[in-house]
Amino acid sequence: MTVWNNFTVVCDEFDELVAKKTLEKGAYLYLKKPFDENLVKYLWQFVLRKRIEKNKAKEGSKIHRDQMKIADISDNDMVGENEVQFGKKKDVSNSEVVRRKDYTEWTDDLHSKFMKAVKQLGEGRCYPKAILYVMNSPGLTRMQVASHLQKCRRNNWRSPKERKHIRRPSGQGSSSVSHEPKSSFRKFGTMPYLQENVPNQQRYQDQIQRGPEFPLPTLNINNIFAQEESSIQQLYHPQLQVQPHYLGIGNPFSSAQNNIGGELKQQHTPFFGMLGSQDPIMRNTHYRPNSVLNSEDHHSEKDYNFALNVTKGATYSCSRIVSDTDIGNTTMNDYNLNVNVNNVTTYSSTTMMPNTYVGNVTINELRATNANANFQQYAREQNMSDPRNIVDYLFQNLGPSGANLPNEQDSDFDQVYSDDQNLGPSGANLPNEQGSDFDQVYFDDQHNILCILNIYGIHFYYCAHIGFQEYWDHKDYNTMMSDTNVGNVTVNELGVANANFEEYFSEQNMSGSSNIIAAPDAVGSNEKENCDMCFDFDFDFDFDLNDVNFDNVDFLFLSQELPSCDLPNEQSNGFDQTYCDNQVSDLSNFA
DNA sequence: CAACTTATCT
DNA sequence: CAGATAAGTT
Repeated sequence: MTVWNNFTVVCDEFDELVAKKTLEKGAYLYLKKPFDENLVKYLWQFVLRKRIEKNKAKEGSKIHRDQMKIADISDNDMVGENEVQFGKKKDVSNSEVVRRKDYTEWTDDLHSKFMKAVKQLGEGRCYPKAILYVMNSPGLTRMQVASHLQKCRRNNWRSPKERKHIRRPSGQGSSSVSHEPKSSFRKFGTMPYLQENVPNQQRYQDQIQRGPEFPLPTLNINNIFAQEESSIQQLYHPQLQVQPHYLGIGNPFSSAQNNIGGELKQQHTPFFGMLGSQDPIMRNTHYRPNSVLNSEDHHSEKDYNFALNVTKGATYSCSRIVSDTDIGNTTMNDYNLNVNVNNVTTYSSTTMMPNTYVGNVTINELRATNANANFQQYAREQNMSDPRNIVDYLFQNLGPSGANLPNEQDSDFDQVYSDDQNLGPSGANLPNEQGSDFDQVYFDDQHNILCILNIYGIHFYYCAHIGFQEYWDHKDYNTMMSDTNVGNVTVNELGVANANFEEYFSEQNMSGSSNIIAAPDAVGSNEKENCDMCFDFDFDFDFDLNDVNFDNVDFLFLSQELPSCDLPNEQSNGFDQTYCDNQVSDLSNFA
């Protein structure tokens, strides 16, 4: 069974077919734009609920479970009915929903990510936490990684594909196999079995010959490992030690150019055919650093800027409207930070809101936020090195007020945490899973909040900085809310964040930033399949959603002119009205 | 004692 | 059996 992560689909129009498809794919929500602050609040609860649920599950079936009241969502007035389209109440039993267990399937993708991380870390440094960190897979826990690591070290994990194709060798004294000789010493940090895509049988043979556990069965293993172990322990400082490996290898930007030249283009083709316009890619000259950057004193940041532009390029390339020149200007402006509301307004005269407009707006915002944030110092903190924190930080200015999330006081990141406090719905009080400063909760939270934030930010930025009304006055409503704009905003946001926080990005851990940005065509792309967010313009719904890998995609924006129709929204995935109610109920428990 | 590894459970 | 969880170790 495929376990989808949660994601939300946002569309210009409601379309039953699309909704159904996406929901079947595991989407929790299908939203029709525009969505407003209330929706954001709702989405936030979404995250909250997940966390609470997690905590509850952790506490065992203990309390609360049967106390869960089903609250009517309207009582909490968290969600505008118009924005969130839930199905009719299906008679899904409450418990069924609540009980839905977190079961992480190690898909090929996830596993290869795992292996990638492992290789990156290298022998002797493969610790669950580090792997988790490098993997940067939202939702994944250390324990899960550890468990998987164990399996892989023993070489007794089979990919789903393998499982399917390879029948179990029945008979053959295999009855109680899978017993590795129990070594008397522990394998600290050792790499898992490396071979990949090896048919089971061969592997099995291999295993016999070489011994299941250790690559060097005949050597004086004890010595080797003893030695290694001690040195490892000395070396192991989870964040710091690992750092050098992140940069470069995991740098999402390092391969950006290739992407554009090859992969992305390829992917675009079908869409563009549909559009019936010349292939925008051809015109994306802004990939060239020179045409993008004003090449001033940006020295080392160039790489990042370039990468960002590539990302943008990919984004823009789906737009029929935006000209390269505009993009170039945008980029330059991004960089020069000369953008202001006036500037923006000028651009807004275009009928179709040019990306530039949006981008600039966003940039300003980020600027502002950044200035506020004292990010330089902030970024230096190793734990803040996660790109998601950038956005997370921004959230402080946008979030609904009155929330009271627990702070890990006295941590180095009080500021950040404090800011987080403002995010939740009023009265919310989130327990920390581990009671530690940095644990899985923290990690997960970052992810979740990021997503919410981006959603939030996308629309709220307008309000916050240039004023929603002002924006409104200049823009056609629909246009403004178009995915194109949204997408660009986000891309730019991140771009700016990227550009501004060069130091930040010099942290190797920033390599996960690619996860944040997803080109419109990212859906299904190998490179970006694990993005947190996907933006897709002119999404071709004939495109087989089955080909889309939604793992780790939390928010998927799809845009296409579709005839609107009534919301049917009977979900087959069990997350409908009941789900919603539960959530609210959860919240009230924490009020 | 948090994080690791290993063992056991479901 | 894959993955979660408990138990043992450092």
